[in-house]
Amino acid sequence: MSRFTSRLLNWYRQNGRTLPWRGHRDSYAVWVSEIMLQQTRVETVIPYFEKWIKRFPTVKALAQSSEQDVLNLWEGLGYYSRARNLHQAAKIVIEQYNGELPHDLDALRELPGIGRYTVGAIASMAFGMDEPTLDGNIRRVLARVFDVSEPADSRAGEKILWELAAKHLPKGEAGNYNQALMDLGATTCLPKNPHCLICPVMCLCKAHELGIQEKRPVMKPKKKTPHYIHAAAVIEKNGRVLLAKRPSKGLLGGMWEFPNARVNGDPAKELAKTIQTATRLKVRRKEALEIVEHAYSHFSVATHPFRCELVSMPENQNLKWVRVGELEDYPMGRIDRQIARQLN
DNA sequence: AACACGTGGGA
DNA sequence: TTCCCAAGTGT
Repeated sequence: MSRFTSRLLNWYRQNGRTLPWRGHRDSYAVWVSEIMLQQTRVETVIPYFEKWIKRFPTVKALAQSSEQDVLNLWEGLGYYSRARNLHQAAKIVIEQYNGELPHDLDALRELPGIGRYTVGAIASMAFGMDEPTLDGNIRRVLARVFDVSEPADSRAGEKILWELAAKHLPKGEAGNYNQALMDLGATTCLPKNPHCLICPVMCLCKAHELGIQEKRPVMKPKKKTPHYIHAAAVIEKNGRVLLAKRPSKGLLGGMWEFPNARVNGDPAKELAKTIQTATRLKVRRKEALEIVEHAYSHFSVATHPFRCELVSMPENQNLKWVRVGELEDYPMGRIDRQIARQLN
């Protein structure tokens, strides 16, 4: 075992985090946690994980649930294709693998939502296999300790990093090794202001020696997400409001929302016309609500809800009248949920 | 290879 | 306010 690995594992025994999915015998729990943790903070995931395991305790329970129920539990977590993929994969595991996640790496990789990282995580943590993995934390730790100057998100950089991860992997302890790397990255080897003075591998770290910690890993410049303003209509009739279901693919796939459309100029001026065009409803503006603007930091939308009077009924199958008190049953993105809550 | 895909928190 | 990030995957 390399000095690097030895120090890392020793640190992990004392400093590893206690998390709800660790120590679970069940590979399903590991699987669920890994999917939820993709691009998502641990603190955000914990309550969702607890709820999820209570509501869907087994692969079978998940497979037999409706997509509506699944998306409802995922609401607020973001990246909703993860929920749809997890649901779909559960059905495959029931039908093709007798309800047990396959130990075969290729079979695992073919399940929707399970990529190279998740295969390594599940194989090592749930099955005790000697498999490396590479996530944002591990990438950062390795790029610093071994001074990888190649862009970490390039083909060449990834190859180098996967090889480093594999090279230092201790036989029989891959699960602890992978989790140790992730914990070190999450608690000590931080993207900004890393805590080098308390790092167990400081004395081995090339980036620290050169004083270039924050210059590793090298990343390709990323494009920023555009910001659009949408107008949303709260259309009431007989104590119900009109909801629209988004297409199952793409942004907020499968989620419900208030009929809305993008606006360009002055929202107040374009509202009725825009909504009318978007929903093919004949609507008449009746009473303006307080204008609310929600700005996302990544994908961005702003909404301007208003009440309006329905003139004619559309035949769109994705539209549904829902009692205000039952809006909670319909999975929505955060903006629409915020509007829904304002309706009381 | 480059992009789309959510959200909440911190600087 | 604006920007960047945080346990990736699918196309």
